[in-house]
Amino acid sequence: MASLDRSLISGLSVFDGIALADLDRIISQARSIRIPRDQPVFEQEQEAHSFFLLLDGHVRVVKSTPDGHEVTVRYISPGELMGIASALGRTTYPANAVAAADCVVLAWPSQLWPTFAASFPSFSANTYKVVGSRLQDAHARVIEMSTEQVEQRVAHALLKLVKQSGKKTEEGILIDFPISRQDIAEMTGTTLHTVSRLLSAWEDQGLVKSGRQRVVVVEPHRLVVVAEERGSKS
Amino acid sequence: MASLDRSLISGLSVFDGIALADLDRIISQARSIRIPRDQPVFEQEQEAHSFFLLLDGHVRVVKSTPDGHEVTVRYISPGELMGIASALGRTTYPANAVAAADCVVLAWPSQLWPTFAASFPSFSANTYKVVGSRLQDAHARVIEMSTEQVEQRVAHALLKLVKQSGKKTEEGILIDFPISRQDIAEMTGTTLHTVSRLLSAWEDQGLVKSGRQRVVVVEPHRLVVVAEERGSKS
DNA sequence: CCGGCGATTTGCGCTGGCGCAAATTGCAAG
DNA sequence: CTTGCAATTTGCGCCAGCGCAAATCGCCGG
Repeated sequence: MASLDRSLISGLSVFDGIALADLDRIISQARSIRIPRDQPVFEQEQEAHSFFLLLDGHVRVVKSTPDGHEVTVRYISPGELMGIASALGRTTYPANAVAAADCVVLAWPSQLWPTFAASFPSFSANTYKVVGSRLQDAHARVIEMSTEQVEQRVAHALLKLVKQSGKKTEEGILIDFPISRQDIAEMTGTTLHTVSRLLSAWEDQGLVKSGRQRVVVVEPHRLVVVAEERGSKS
Repeated sequence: MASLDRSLISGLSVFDGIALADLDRIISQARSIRIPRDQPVFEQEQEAHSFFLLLDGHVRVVKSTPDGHEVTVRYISPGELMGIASALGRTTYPANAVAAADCVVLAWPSQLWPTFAASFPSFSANTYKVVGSRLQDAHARVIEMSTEQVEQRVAHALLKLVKQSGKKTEEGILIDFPISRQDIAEMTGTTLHTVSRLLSAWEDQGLVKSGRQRVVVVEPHRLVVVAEERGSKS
């Protein structure tokens, strides 16, 4: 792990409050790995030998059910941890992680975690903060699935992606990695058909522009309106 | 916290691997609180002043959405931790917790957490294991909501409750606290009407017996079949 | 023993969104 | 440029499950 631009890394929120010397010691024990698009980073049920920090690219975390369904748990953006099973006392990964685009990751052997946690309390605290927010996300997701219609869920999903990985272009905000209707369907618990219909409708209204594995949100504001529509029941 | 039967407490999985002396030090810093049925243990958005261990009773953890929906996140059984926001770096509780039956809880001030974590590594590890399994649960829940029909979700919910809080009776296995159709609906993302219809149907088939705020699972095996039915798609 | 109220049941009609299937399109390799 | 394949679009029919509403039922306080 010699030649990594440390200035890039030290700004990450995972390393908040960590002395530079400590940061060096942490980073020096990581391996840097390139993972080409569509290759796995780690796999469900596999022994959790490492935990990771995504430096570049995007990773899709997916759970497969025994009966063949796939549910996308989340997308990981640069700067985020993943595969931190070891911090939660698990010995296997709970999901599949595949590169949604070419990626660069740092990988630490899992057995380093206890040492890290003891030696670098801030690192541990930051990690658990991440866990906490993922738990929040998961619950938020359950709530969405329980209370919202498909249209709103898809709108929310797009907005989330935009926030996470949006890149300004002249057309609007582009989701910065290849994403198919099927992928969006797996995020929102619907079918690619329904997603396609929604995107077509939104495209007609000028809310988005989309093509093969590509979505540009033209009018985030109006999409927010769609996402919040149909409050009812109050 | 003088007079608590420590033998009861020391067996809890949260305290696995903790020396008795340490256990004493931990417990001696807790307050024991009685909470009557339907009273809150802690509330969403409120400052997370304490974290808790449920000793007796049952607690329902519920999230309220701004638009008035309520989604039940989980039920807590005796021996489980709750309100551990502080371990995840949160300063407020993420949900409401209300006593589903009269309860006894131990409460520790949140500011004790960092000390505990540092002084009793096993306690910390056990806690994070709990967090890990809750994250699992939440994801499992998302997957259920994405891939299963209402009937299967309700069946799963009942089985979960049975596993958590089932009590053998001559009729079958009773869910050991008052639970309404509405409550089950909030656990499964459906309406009390649909839950009522399902329970009625199952009652006709002899799978369950149910009454006002009361459910007895007569034939868990056959309920499991219902829960797994309709695999399809493979 | 008698209201009164919250919980539950049940009927009925409607519809969001899925399943199926066929047509079309855009990308990429040769 | 051509061919092949994967991604996408779109039409059509159907049904699980919700919304609404009315009727019952069972428990608790007085």
